[in-house]
Amino acid sequence: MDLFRDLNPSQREAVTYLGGPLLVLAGAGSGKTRVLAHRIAFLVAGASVAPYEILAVTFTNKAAGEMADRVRGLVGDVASGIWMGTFHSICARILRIEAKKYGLMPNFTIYDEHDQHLLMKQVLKDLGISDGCITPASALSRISGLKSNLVTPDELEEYASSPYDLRFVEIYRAYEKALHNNNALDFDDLIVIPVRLMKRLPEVLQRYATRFKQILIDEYQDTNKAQYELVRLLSGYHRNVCAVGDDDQSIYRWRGADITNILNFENDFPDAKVIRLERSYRSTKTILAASQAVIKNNRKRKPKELWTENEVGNKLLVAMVGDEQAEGIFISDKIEELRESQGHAYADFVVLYRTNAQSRSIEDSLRRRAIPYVIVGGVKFYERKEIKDIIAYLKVIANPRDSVSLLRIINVPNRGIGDVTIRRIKEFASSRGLSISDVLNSLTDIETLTTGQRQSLMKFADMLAELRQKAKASSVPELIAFVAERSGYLAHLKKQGTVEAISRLENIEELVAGAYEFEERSQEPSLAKFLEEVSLIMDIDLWDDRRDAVSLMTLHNAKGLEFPIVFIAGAEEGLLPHHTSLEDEDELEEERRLFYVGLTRAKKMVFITMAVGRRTFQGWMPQTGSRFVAEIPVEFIEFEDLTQPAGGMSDDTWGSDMVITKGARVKHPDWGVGRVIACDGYGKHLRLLVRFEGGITKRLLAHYANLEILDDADGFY
DNA sequence: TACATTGCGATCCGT
DNA sequence: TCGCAATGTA
Repeated sequence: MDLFRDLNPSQREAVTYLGGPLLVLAGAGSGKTRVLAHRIAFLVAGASVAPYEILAVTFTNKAAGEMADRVRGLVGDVASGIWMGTFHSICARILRIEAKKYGLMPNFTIYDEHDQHLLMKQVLKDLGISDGCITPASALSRISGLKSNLVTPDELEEYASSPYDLRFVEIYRAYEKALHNNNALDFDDLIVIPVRLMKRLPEVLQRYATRFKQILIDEYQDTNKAQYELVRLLSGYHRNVCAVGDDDQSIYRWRGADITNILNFENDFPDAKVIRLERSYRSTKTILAASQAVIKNNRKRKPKELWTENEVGNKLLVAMVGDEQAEGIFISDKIEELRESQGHAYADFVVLYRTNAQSRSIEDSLRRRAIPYVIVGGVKFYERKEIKDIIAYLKVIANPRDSVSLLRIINVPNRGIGDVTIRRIKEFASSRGLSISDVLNSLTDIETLTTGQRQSLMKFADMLAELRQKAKASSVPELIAFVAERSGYLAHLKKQGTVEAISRLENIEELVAGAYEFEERSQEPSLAKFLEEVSLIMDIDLWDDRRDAVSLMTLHNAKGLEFPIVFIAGAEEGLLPHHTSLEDEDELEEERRLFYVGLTRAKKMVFITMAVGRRTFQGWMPQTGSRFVAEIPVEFIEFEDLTQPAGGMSDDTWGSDMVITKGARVKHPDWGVGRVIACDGYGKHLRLLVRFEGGITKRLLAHYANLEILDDADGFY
């Protein structure tokens, strides 16, 4: 078997070790994905482990798909039997099987953040809390923190030390009860409930713990307490757990990830074997050295020495720019320049940033240059109003007790069921301890309703019954199309006829198309499974990496990826590190890890931009360079100050209304004759990208560079 | 009860 | 800048 040919000795050891708990400390670019894929292949083909006895946890759904492909490539089609996916998708799978033991129907709904918010608002309202001290968001954030640490309301009550805490216990309890009444779960529950079930019911624990002879977990540094506990429980019987991770790349502390899970692995599993992968195959020597110099400033880390046999490569270019627009222009210039001079494809580039809001100015300049790009995150498909509406119909069809979704669509499109009507049925339902759905089936009992209100509700209830009937006999895509039609949603949009409405119609069509694709791909194309997939989908899962386009994403989304050329935008104090992290040493270290993750995505080149100021929603903010950039030794950096004019001529030599267009031929005293590849800005800010005949490409501020225009059909000045 | 308007508040990262 | 919540109007 050729399984080991391409592996170095440490990798090979990690792939073949069968002596119990194994921790693989895998530095950036050290080939951990390959190790995981080969290990799975080895277990199946070389260690007689059946595919269904393997559990492989990946960080994204996309990574699970790619892992399956790689395994398939190594040992053929056995991957489909392996339980492979994110913690959330694997737990959802377990819960579908075990839901009843927890008092849940298997058709439970998964509430996303928005649904949670609506539910919590109702909870706070019911408890009579409206003082503004506790907002739905703050309550949910605290509850999420508690859940990821497996703290129940009862446990919290034991330790509650203030009246405030006690009141919070009530909120937590009421929220849990509300979820239960809706036969719904939040994201944290997906992990927490299986853990509780396994702790409470030995037969459940035994079923899974004996089944999974081999457990593999990727990105172990970003597991939280609940996930850790799940791993501990599941691996308790066979004790074969292989955790792969890098403490330097732990970037989800804010979401409850506990870096001590990896730092203490050897305490938790005293007989654990530890293998270090310290040879990097990804980055140049320069990039690797620069990133190591930065991360060494973190105190809470396992010491490690990464090395590489790769070439030395270019220095990192740090560019100081005037503002976010100049930053975008610099990035687009560089991309065109490198494409032109080195034949790079668009797909070789990624632009990374700390916050999604930063993408706008970069997108603007890419669009102006007609540079193709794909953006990860931002306005999400499944969060668009029309998609959420249709999905809400589906959720109500699948789970009648889901009142959050039901209330979302009860009057969308308008069908004469207004606030007053809704309030009356809510009151009736809560006074009798019924769900809204129950009440819809006994409308004649509600005496407070007017005849008109009752009629509207009856029509709605009839429609729901019809949709449920249809659901029994149709595939998911057929059902979606039927829902959109029968609910009046399509007619409602068509009537509007606006550009926006048309785009919404197109999105609904795309949803149907997506459902057809789901149907072909899925082994179990049920409505419940579809809703589960839609609920657990991640931005990065939707990333289309086959298009020749520049990628734009947050540093968080870049985890696990690599690109020949990486831009890190907005390397400024307050942005990276983010201002919310400046007070706390641990959070600052996490920001440093984030910067480290950004640097180590690069194979060939890194460009870092810092703006001297930015326009935010508050107005103009002067910015200073990131401390993390200052931590890179100067010998690895080339610095370029683009806030200063290129020098040459005084203001009045050239008019400020000069225009030069793409394709123009120009002459420069130093570099000779060249052609304009791209231009941006206007007047004094007109910037040119000029490729000179000597092969040099330069970025110039046209107004200041001593240029002579030789030939420009459209240009004038 | 439905729809338009205004105004405000929030914004880090995301299952 | 945007989305949502409260307010106003038909």
